[in-house]
Amino acid sequence: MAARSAKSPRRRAKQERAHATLDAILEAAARVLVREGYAGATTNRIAEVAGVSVGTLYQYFAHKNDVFDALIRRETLASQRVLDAERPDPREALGVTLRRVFVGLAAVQPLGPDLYRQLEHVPNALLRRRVTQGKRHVLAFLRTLLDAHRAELRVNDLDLAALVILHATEGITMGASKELFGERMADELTTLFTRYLLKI
Amino acid sequence: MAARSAKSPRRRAKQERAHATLDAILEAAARVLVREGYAGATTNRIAEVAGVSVGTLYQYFAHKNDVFDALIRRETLASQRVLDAERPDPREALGVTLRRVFVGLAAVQPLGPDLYRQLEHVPNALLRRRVTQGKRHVLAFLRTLLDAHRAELRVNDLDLAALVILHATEGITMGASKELFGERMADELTTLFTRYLLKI
DNA sequence: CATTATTATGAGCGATCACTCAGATTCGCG
DNA sequence: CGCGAATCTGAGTGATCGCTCATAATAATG
Repeated sequence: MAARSAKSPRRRAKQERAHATLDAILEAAARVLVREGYAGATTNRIAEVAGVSVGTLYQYFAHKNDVFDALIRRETLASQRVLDAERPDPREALGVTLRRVFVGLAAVQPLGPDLYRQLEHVPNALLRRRVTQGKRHVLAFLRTLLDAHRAELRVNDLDLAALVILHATEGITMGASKELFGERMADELTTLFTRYLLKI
Repeated sequence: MAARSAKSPRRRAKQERAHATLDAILEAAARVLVREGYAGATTNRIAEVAGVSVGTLYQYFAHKNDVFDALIRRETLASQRVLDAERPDPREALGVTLRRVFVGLAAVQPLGPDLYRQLEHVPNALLRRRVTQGKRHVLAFLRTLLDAHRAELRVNDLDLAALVILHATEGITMGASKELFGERMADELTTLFTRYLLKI
């Protein structure tokens, strides 16, 4: 029974009360992280904001960073569900698919780039791997989508194009979230990438 | 004589020896930051790597983060010099100018995105402002460049376009630095943005 | 109600880290 | 040399933070 991530949830919630507590802790962790940064996100502070004691926090998480690991898992799982719901269809215009994905991804991240930016500051190899896996998932989706439209593309190296789209999107959503968001964000990203990708 | 950043260098180097020490500290800070992350970049560790004692470090910097402030200043000044050397010329193709800027900026950042990524993890309002100022400088340059080529552009909102270019570049250089760098990086960025910007 | 399982508490321990200071070392210069 | 100024040293101090554990409160069971 090889101990994979053996002790992550020390205690598994069996009662209603426990589930509420766990949610409160995760909610508090996200809020504290966004408002006070990683440096301010101490275990005692998170517990305080969650309205519980530190001891309670440590009944559900073995280490401080396990809390943030759970947050990352939550975020990436939501994003993966959006991508998995998409079935690349060559008959739908590439721009339409892309735009829908952008809107969908933005919708499942309530705290948006603010939380994500802070999560990137969490020092932990496990966390970094989870982020990397999330990116590989997006990359695979993009690669499939581009393949479905190969004939219409003016780019040659589809892997390179997927890489460019992924990271350009990340940079723009992270950096320009104050000036650009929602539908306009999706529009501009779609414009940028369709011009980059499509012939004519 | 309002105290602006009054006490930053506690001691100003007057001897050759002191300049060497200061350089060693900054060099060590950059190396430690890149190799061990912000969490591992303790003052004692930086001093150790620099080959001096902690006390020496605190003769040149009032606070730990002043060290990183100096690093950011160094990086942004180098970038600003590259941009200031450019005089947007409407007769030179937009793509050519852009590409030269990309190459120039990459050249003045020896440690590249690795250092920059870690510097973003330094928690300090002053530092964030310095980064913001650097971005505003880039934004202003891009805006001027786009203005010089206004007639050839298919985008309407030049401020928005500058924003997109800045952050897309940031995302790609930060995220794809393992797979894409140097000339190929500059080529792909140029392709992406000329297709985005130019008519035909 | 009694008994056991589950969940919650929070003072405090140990470790780490930013930063200090009293003194040693080295340099500039007559 | 000699002497003052500049530079360097590093053990130590106070504060903070991750995390524990003995104990208490609450829920489920019969």
